Amino acid sequence: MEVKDNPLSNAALHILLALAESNLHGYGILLAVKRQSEGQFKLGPGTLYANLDRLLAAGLVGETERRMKDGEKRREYHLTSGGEKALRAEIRRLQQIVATARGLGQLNKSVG
Amino acid sequence: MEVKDNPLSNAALHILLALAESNLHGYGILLAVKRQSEGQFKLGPGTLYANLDRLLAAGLVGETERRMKDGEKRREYHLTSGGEKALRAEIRRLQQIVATARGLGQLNKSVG
DNA sequence: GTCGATATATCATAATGTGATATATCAATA
DNA sequence: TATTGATATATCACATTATGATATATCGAC
Repeated sequence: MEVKDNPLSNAALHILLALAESNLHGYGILLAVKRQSEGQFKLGPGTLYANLDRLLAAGLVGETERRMKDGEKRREYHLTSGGEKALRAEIRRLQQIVATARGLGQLNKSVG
Repeated sequence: MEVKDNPLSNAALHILLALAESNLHGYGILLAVKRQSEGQFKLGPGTLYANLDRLLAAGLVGETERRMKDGEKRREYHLTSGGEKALRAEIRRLQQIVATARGLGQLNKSVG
C-alpha cells in the first residue's frame, strides 16, 4: 500500500482534501474535487473507487452506511484521524516543494 | 502522454525541479532529487529513465551529448522552455492546493 | 418520454512506478 | 592487490495506479 508513508498520488490527495471539507458519498467527492481544483483535476469513477478502496484499507478514510428515510442506503466516506495526519504531512511536503521552487531564480517570474 | 497538460506525476515534478536548478546527467538527477526533497522522495533508476523518456518525448526536457576530454560521452539533460512553463504551472497548482488546505479549519493546526 | 443530473460501481486497458540487476570506471583502503 | 563504495547509465519483469467506457437505477424537468 503506497498510501501509508509515501507521497500521496494526486488522486488520493484530492480525495482526502475533499473529505477534509465534509463527509461525502462517492459522487459528492467527484463534484468536490472538481470544485476545489476549479476543474483542473479530472477524477473519473474508476480512479475514485480504486483509490477509496486503498484509502479504506490503509485506514485513511472510513465509511458509514447511511440509511435514508425510505430505507435506501447510501455510503458516506469520512477522513479518519490517520487520514488527517497523512493529509497534513502531504500538504507540508507540497509546501516544501513550492519553497524549493521559489528558491530557484529562473522560476520566480510567476511563481511568487 | 500524460505529461503535457495534466498534472505532473510526483516523479516528473521532482525531475523537472532538479533540472530547474542546473543541467544534470541521470545520476545527478537522482542525487539532486534526494537532496531537494531531503530524502523524502525516493526516485529509483527505473522511474527516472522511464520519466526522462516521456519528458523528452513531450519536449519538456532536452538532452545534449557531452563529450569528455577522453572521448567518453555523457548525457546531459536540461529543462526546455516548455518544461519551465509546465513546472511553473505545476507549482501554481500546488500552491492552490495548499491554499485550499489552509482554508479548511481542521487542518490549520500544523499546516500554516 | 426522454434528457440530464444524481448516485454507485466494475471492467479492460493503458500508463506509471519499483527495485533488482547489469555494466563500467575510479578512488580509497585494508 | 583485492575489494569496497561512489559515480554513471540503463534495462527488465513485475506491481501498482489511472482512465474512461459501460452498466444500472432514481429523479426532476421539459
